[in-house]
Amino acid sequence: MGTVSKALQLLDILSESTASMGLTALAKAAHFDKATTRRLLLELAGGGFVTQDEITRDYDLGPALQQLGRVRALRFPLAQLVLPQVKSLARKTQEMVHATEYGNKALFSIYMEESTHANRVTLNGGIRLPLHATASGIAFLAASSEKFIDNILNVSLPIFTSKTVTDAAALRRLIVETRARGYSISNQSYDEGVHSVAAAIVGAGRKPVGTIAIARPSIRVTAENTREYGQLVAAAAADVSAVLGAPVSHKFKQAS
Amino acid sequence: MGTVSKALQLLDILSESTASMGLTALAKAAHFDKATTRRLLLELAGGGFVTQDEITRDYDLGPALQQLGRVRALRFPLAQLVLPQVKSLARKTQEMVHATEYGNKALFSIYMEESTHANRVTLNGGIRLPLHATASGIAFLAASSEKFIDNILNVSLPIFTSKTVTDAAALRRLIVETRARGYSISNQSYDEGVHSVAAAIVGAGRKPVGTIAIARPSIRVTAENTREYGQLVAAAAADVSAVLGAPVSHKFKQAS
DNA sequence: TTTTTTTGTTTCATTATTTGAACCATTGGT
DNA sequence: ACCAATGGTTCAAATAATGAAACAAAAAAA
Repeated sequence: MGTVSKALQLLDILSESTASMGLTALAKAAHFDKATTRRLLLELAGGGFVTQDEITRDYDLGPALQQLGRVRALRFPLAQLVLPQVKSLARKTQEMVHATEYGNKALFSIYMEESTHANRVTLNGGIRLPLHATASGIAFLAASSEKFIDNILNVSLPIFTSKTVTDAAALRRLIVETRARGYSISNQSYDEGVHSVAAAIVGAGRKPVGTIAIARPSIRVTAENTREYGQLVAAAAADVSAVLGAPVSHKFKQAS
Repeated sequence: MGTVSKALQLLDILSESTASMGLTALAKAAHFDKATTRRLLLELAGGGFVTQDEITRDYDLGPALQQLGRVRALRFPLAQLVLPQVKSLARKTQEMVHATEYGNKALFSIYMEESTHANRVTLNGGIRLPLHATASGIAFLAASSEKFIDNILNVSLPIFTSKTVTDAAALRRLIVETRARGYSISNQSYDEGVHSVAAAIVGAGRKPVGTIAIARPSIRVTAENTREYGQLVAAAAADVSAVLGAPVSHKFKQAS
């Protein structure tokens, strides 16, 4: 593993932590030597990628990340592209709709519209959605290459609820079903009591870049609305994909 | 220069470029060997910090930056803290008001409220405001340590307009004036025809973290409104600073 | 207070990684 | 068909990264 990757891993650890971390904790989490960790952190701090609290000496993510993130958002405004689609879906379904973008072996929420129901599903900001345990993840995998799928499934996958599927063969079956159906279905595989449907957004060259998903409490799930919402989310994702220059697929295409 | 810093520099170059860049261009800009540049880019790409277009082979900023940026925004929500202050200033002055955060030797715009006038000043997103040539920059320097100021002024500073001040001694005078006054004034030093006043936001330990600024076309500038807006912007910055835990300064403190 | 433990920081000989000149492959232009 | 430019690859030499150990300082425990 190269030095740069090690430094990036430290950023990763900080981002998944709930608060700033001390040197020892970071070194332990990354399995690096204290001295190594410190040198990497100093270099990261030099570029503003981490900051160190002068009193507690703890490290945290730095402002440079926000700045570069903003520039990237301007260059690839996926959040802006999905915004009208997500809003439209939320209005039609009255359920929580959210969009994710892929990066760093997980999906990241880029925009969410809340449900109007009192009993609703919400998504905490800043968390990484695992590919194997969410409707978005399965939809994303279904649009990915076999090689990519292998890489994801060939590691031990974490369990989140009693319904989380971690068996590679079973997950592959879900992927095949998703491809045939045009959208993915997740039944409480990540959060207890949450049911979701999702579809992948693909860019030019059919490469998947993210997803759109609709999530609702299990209590409001019926076979009919699952199908209806699934087709809606697939059409919305296809629309965004078309804007990104993806070859048009005719499944669930909206009349225009 | 360590390897990590080199990789970060590549991100910097990409962020300041107007579009994605090829390997040779990137290597030339960074003054690295092609092979070195490529290896660094591969490592960055492995973490999702850069992406490579499969057809053009060009590199660009990756989604990981946005993800980490979002996490950082949740942990240190400066943009959210300044939002009400900026909105309030914009309503009172009817001029363009914007807030910046420091990072990576420059200020970065984190929030902007436009003027209501037809003849107005706007700020392009994603650009870095130089410390020596903007009201925000001078205000930030005025709140910084002498050592920090030395580091910034002891390099050759770029010229933006005929009024840009680049002489270190003259800049130091501006800084001293700003400290006495409580806010900085910039007269077309960055953009032709744009006049600004700004004040620094400081955190715990009086360390400056960003600025708030009011900018307007020179045509609407009077000695009176410069003073009025300057005091307003200083009070707003002091308010945000207080929320961040800064020791309260009594200059231009709002009655509460 | 004194002792102990924990944490951040520094050092330096060893080790492994980075480096870059040269080379190859492919593409686009003339 | 040729040339120029670009992305990508190789490998011995040069360099930078590593980590065990020691130190300093602060916190926690006695």
